[in-house]
Parts: sequence; structure tokens; C-alpha cells
Amino acid sequence: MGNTVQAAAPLAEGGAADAKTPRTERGRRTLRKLLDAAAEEFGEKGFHEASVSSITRRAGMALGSFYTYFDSKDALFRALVADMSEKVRTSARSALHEGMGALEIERAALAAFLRFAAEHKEIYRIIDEAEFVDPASYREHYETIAARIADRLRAGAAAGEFRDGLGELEAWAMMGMNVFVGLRYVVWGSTSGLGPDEVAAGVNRLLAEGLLRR
Amino acid sequence: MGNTVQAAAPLAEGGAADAKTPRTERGRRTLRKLLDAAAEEFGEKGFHEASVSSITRRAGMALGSFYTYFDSKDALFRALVADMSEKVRTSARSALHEGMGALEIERAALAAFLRFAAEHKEIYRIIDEAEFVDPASYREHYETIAARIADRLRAGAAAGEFRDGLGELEAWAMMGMNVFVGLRYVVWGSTSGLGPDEVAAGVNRLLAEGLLRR
DNA sequence: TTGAAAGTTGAACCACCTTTCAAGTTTAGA
DNA sequence: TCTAAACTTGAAAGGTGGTTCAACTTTCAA
Repeated sequence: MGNTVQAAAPLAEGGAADAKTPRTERGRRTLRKLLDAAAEEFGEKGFHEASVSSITRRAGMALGSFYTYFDSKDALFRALVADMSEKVRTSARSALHEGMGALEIERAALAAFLRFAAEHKEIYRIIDEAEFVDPASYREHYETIAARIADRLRAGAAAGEFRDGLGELEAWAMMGMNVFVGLRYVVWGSTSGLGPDEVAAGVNRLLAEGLLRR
Repeated sequence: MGNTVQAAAPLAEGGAADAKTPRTERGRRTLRKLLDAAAEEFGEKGFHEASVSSITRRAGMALGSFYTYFDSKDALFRALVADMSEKVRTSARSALHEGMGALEIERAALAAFLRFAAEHKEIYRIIDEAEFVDPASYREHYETIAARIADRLRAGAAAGEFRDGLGELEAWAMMGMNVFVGLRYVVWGSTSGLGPDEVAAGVNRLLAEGLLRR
């Protein structure tokens, strides 16, 4: 829902690692429906509780048609992980503009991620379940993001705003902060009253000032 | 392995929420073997790939005996999550001593958690999979830990060491840091060269100083 | 217009695994 | 020693759901 067009696009264009690229317009529409239905189904039930027949039912097509597009339930899941992973990275990147300070960049990236997660709560279950269904993608997902954060930390240090010596360790720590506050305030949220911007501001203050009284 | 005695103890004594308490010594031995085998099996394969028959095979007993001790594969998993969750909390608590400063407490708690994770890499897979198999326990696990961190933050502020205004948000952020650096440096570790104490020191410095150049 | 390629269909196959059960063995206490 | 309760056993029931397949419909380019 809502991500109808975007969901399929990267896959149709990508190296077709898992999806069998459709040759007709009708085929592309069907693949798109399949991916959207799969995101819903996997998001609600998780990989193992989800069933191919339920996904095709959601997508309004016959069970057998599924295998025109994917070799297996696993292949569909892998395609979805790749797609979601790409979207997460894109959402953070799109929030960054020229002339932002290093600290402000971190706040904006987190806020963008949280807003994205609010609209796609399924990503948590899908990425998390990749740990079991597709461990290589799971690891790659986080390693890629951590590498990007580490780059920004080094750039911030080069610009004189951040202290020296920041690197991978700090990048993983920050990524963990972001993921967990997203889980608490966005995915489980509502009861808290804190929105994406407030959460991002709070985390940013922690990064700026640390815990100590001054 | 290694946790033979400790694994069964809390369950046998606890309210028997899931395990059927054995009445004889022989029964307690069998339950213990079952729990250890289950920790291995679930840790290696994850919940769905793990099979009851493989667990009983590991434990050196007949398939049917399993149901003398647990009502279902799910019940066994739940018992294991409760057990692991308790152990994680205990490991962190045991590292705290009287007279430690607030910041030092956080470093010691993280170092203890990392050392525990190094010896029980299964916890990551087991706790993570609880998100799908036993969501209530998953949530409770993290909420309990976050609440404890938040208490320490408030105590640190009351003692004048931490700044005021720290609370749940910062607790979740710190918990996320801890979990993710554990994943990267302990569970996936080895290549990095950073041990528990070095990781804990790096994270602690981030908490003390933040990112900014001074 | 036409036919070959692309896409659709859903019943049936099949492999896997949890759970049950009835019959046997061991334990523990009287 | 003796017996009832606890525990063990492994074959088989029973369910689930991924995957296949052969017949059918739609698309599209020549």
C-alpha cells in the first residue's frame, strides 16, 4: 500500500538477482502486486507464518502464478530484503542537503529514517527476520549503513566539527541507537507522545553533549 | 555446554510457566539435557529450522520423551527465552559494585554484557527470534532492560554526575548501542581485534564526551 | 489476422515435522 | 520386596504448505 510503484521499480531494473523479469506490461503489474502483497504479509506474519498461497490471494491471483515470478518463497523474501534495504538507505540520504553541519546531518538522517519507519513499520520485521532467512543480506544491510555513518563521522572530523578518532565503533553505536529508538518510539510508539523530530533531537543532544553534567 | 546447571535451575524453581517440573532426579537430569540441547539447536538453526527430533537426538533421548517435559516446541522456546533474558540481566547486574561512579557503572555493565555474549552467542539469535515466536517476551525483555538503564541514569543525575533530563529515550539509545556493538564486535567479531573491554571503553567515551571537538 | 511467447490457473503431489499413544522400563518410598 | 507413579520409547497419525504441471487465456509483433 502506498509504495506500489517504488517497490517494484528497483527490482525490475536491478540485475534480476531473484525476480524473473516480466516481459510484458501485464507481467510487470502482477510482479508489483506480488511484491506489495508480500511486504504486507511478511510484515504482519513473519516469514514462516506467511504462506505463498496467502500472498497470492492478497495479490488477487492464482497460487501457481507465483512461480512465474520467483523460484521460491525464499527468493521472494530475498528480493524484498534487497528492496527494503535500498529504501532505508535512500530515505536517509534524501534528507541530507548541502551546507548542513555534521551534527545536523546526523539529526536529519535519523529523523528521515524514523519518518520512513513510521510509514513502513514492516521493515523492522522484514530486516530482522533476514537474520534467519537470509543472513548474508542481513549482515550486508547493517555493514553498509555503518560504513556510511563512519564516513560521515570522518568527514565531520575533517571539517573540524567532530573530534578525531571516530570510526567504525562509534558508527555501530549510533546505528544501534537509531534502530532501537525507532523500535520503541515509532514501531511500538503511540503511547509515548514523542514524534520523529523530538526523538531525533533527543538523540542528537546525547551525541552532542553526552551524559555528563557540565 | 558449560551452562548445564544454571540453565535448568531457574526453570525448575520458577513458576513452571512452561516446563513441567520433573519429580525425580532422573527427570531433572533429562530436562537439563533438553534445555542445553535446545539452546544449541535454536542458536545454530533458529526456531523454525530447529526440530524437536533433532533436539531430542542431541540430548540423547527418544522423540516422544520431549512431551513429558514440554507441551510443545513453542513452550520450550518460551522457557529458553525467559531463561536467557534472566541471564543477560544477571550478568550485567553482577558487574556492579558499591562505590562505582555513574559513568563507570555503564562501562562495567556493557563490558559484562559483552563478555556474557562472547560465551553465549546464542542469545542474539534466541532473543531476536522471540520477536516472531514470542513477541510479548521479546518486548518485555527490552522494556525491562531499558527501565533499569533509565533508573541508573536518574540515579546518576541525582548524584550530580549526569546532567538532568535523562530518561527513557536515552536509555533506549544506550541499549541500542550496546546491542549493536555486541553484534558487531562479539558475535561477528574476531576480525576486529577489539575485545569487550576496549569496545566498552570506546562506547563509554562516546557517552562521556559526545562527538564534538572541544 | 495470426501464432508463438508470456502469463494464468488450481488441483494434486510430496516432503517434512509436530504431536499422540499404547506399551514397556525405571525409580522411589513404604 | 513390591507397586504405583514417573519416565521412556518409537512408530504412526495428521496437518501444513511449498512446489509442480498440463491445460488454458491473453498479449504483441509481424
